[in-house]
Formats: sequence, C-alpha cells, structure tokens
Amino acid sequence: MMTANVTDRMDVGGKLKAARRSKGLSQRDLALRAGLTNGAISLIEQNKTSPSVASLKRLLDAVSMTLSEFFSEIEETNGPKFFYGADEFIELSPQEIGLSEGASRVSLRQVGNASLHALQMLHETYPPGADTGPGMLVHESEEAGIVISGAIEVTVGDHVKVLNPNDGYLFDSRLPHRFRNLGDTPCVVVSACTPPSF
Amino acid sequence: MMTANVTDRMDVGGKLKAARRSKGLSQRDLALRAGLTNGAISLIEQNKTSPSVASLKRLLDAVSMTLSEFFSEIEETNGPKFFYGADEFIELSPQEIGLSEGASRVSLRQVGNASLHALQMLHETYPPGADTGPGMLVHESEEAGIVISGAIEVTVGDHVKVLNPNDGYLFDSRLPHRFRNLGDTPCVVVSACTPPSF
DNA sequence: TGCGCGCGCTTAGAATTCTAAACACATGAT
DNA sequence: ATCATGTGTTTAGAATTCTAAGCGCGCGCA
Repeated sequence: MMTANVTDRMDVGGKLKAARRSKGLSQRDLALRAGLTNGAISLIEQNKTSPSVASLKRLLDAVSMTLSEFFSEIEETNGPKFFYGADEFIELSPQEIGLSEGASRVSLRQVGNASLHALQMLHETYPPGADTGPGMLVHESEEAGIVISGAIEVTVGDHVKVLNPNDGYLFDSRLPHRFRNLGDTPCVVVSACTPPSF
Repeated sequence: MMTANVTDRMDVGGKLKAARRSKGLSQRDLALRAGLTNGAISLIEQNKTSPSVASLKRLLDAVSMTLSEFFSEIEETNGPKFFYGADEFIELSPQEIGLSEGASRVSLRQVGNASLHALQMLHETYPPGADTGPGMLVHESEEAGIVISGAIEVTVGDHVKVLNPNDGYLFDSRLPHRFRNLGDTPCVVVSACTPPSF
C-alpha cells in the first residue's frame, strides 16, 4: 500500500469525483459508460487505489475530458510542493554525475525535482572506500555540506581535509573537487548545490 | 489483458522510452530513481502493461516531467481518432437521456467522444417491451436511423409507424418523438444525430 | 411507520501490475 | 577467444487494482 502515498497529494480521486458530479452521473452511471465497476470508482475516488492509465483514460473519455486537461487542472490546483517524505527522495545514479566507472557506490538522494528549482539538496551516503574518483568533479555551481556521521576526506583544488561529524564545507564547484571515505564506516553528508549540477 | 488495448494507440510506453532516452538513462537507472524495477519499465515501454498513475508519476518525476506535459505531448502526437472497436463504445445511461424512470432498459452505445464532434452515432438495442416513455423526447437536433434487426414502433409528432429491418427514419428532433419495441425480440437500431443531443 | 429504490462503501476473489531473478545479446577489455 | 559488464527482455510469484456481490444509509412515497 505504498503506491497511493505518491498520489495522495494530487488527489486524483477528488478530481475524478468532481468531473463525474459535474456531469450529474452516479458512480454506477460512470461505471457503465467507462466499462469499469462502481466499486472500482469508489476506491479510486477515495484514493484507496491509484488507477492504471488505461482505466483513468476510459473514465475520462466517459466524461469527455482528456488526460492532459485532467492533469493540468490537478497540477494547477496543487500549489507548489514544499515537503518530501524520506521515501520520496530521488536516487541519482552515480555514473550520471560523472563518477568514474569502478568508483564504489555512492548513494545520492535528492530532495524534490531539482530541475524545477535553483537549489539542489542531497542526502549522500559514502560506504567505506567510496570515492568520487581521481577524475575531479567540476561544474558551474556553488556547493556546501555538513557531515552527519562517519568521516570523509574532501579535496578542493590543492586543499585536502578530513571532515568529521558536524564539520562542513563551502566552495565554488568550478574548483576541481573530490570526496573519499577512507574509514571503515559509512559516511553520511547532507549537501546543497546552486544551481543544480545534474 | 484488455486494458492495454485502450492505451495502445496512445503509446504511453513509447513516449516514456523517449523521455528516458533523452535523459541518457538506462531502464535500470530510471528504475533506481523512480523506485520501480527495470522489468516493470521494460513491460511499460513495450505497452505490455498500463502503469498506475502513481507509478507513472514517479517515473516522470525522475525525468523531470509533469503528467500534463507528458499527456499533452501524447495527445498532440496522436492525430484525431477515426476508428473505434466495438468494445470502445461508450454506454450511455438511459436516465441521462431523459428516459422516464420505469422505462425498460434501452442500451445506447455511442461511437467516440460525441462532445468533441458535430455528429453523434449510436448503436441502440431495445429489449422486448422497451419504451423511451410517454414523456416524448425533444431536443435541438436532426436525427436518423436504420433498423438492423427486430422491429420498433416510432412516433414522431402525430405520425406512428412500425419499422422492420432495413427500414429507416429521418426527422427534426424538435418534434416530440418516441420509440417502443412492441415485439418479443430485441430490436437493434443504428442512429445518428446532429448536433449531439446528450 | 414501513417499504422500495438509489446512493456510496466494503469485501473476497479474479485479473493485472510490479518485483526479483534469470536469460539473451552486444560491446569492450584482457 | 574469453570473460566481464551493460543493455533490454522474460517469468514466477508478490502486491495491487478491479470485479461482483452485498451492506448500510437516506430519501420519497404509500
């Protein structure tokens, strides 16, 4: 039952109900037209299930509405999103960030849809031995972070330092930089970047 | 496995694949970001399953696209729809058409999304005893039909006639009219109406 | 009041989507 | 060549959506 959470805020069900009502149809009427059952519509309207695109399309056809219309309304109705549950973070794939192939697995979990914002915030986990690689990172941003647990060696230009919990960093990302976990416990860092670098 | 048919023409899968490719992601990359599995994405991209709205939303978030954007593109790409399978007809509910309460169940199956067109075409089935009711129908249209099987009594203004297979009718719908199946076999009629009356 | 009818809700089970694991194929390195 | 790695596909089974049937409630009418 985790699927519904994602769409909870969207309230697909409520919107569908409104559309149905505006046509003066009961759940059974709509069910008949769309070729579903009243029970299914009840569940969808209560956001107890997230309909398949196929089912939603049939429902919207029956009330003469297109999918893009439907979601435009939903996305207008929804104000901007401010809060994100831990399970909503987007897990970025290391290679896309420009990490060298064999580099140990770094977990980068991003808050929200960074490409819609000026600020990118990440929850990073460096397992023991993790390394962003000898090919130093370079991008047009400014970035900062704070170590939460474990320890990590940070290289910026020709400066190198090992940061421990509650230590932080802040630099211009155009300077070549690198992160390495030399210890034997995972290191967790929370970082921010502006503008988003990937 | 009937669900996919509806969305076949939409090619949700193909569109998703394009979006993923444009970000230079593999199915596995996207799966990691969106919190699904590569297998699921493979099936969706081949249109072998129709994703839930919740799943599609997660996928689109991961490629920084909104649902309305996604479906706008789809609906633009899709030319107008010309052909409709028998199972795609929209079943209209009698009461909405203005049929009296107790009137026997008439099945009205509409071709396509009439509210987007000037012409409304119906496949109508009148079971034995079916009657659009003594409260005569009136609307601002012109309508015509042909009897396919069975027989039906049609009243238009003060004219009454029983039509048999291959007989037809054509009149201004502002004249009060009524249909009754007096026989003991179902009567099937194919009718057209312009502009659509409901 | 009591009955019938339509409404939305609930629930067990059927059908579909999604997961986890394996497969087939290609490409590049040793 | 052979292996390792990356890609998309397939498949049995878990999880979720959807169906079919029934429930409870409210409203209108006898």
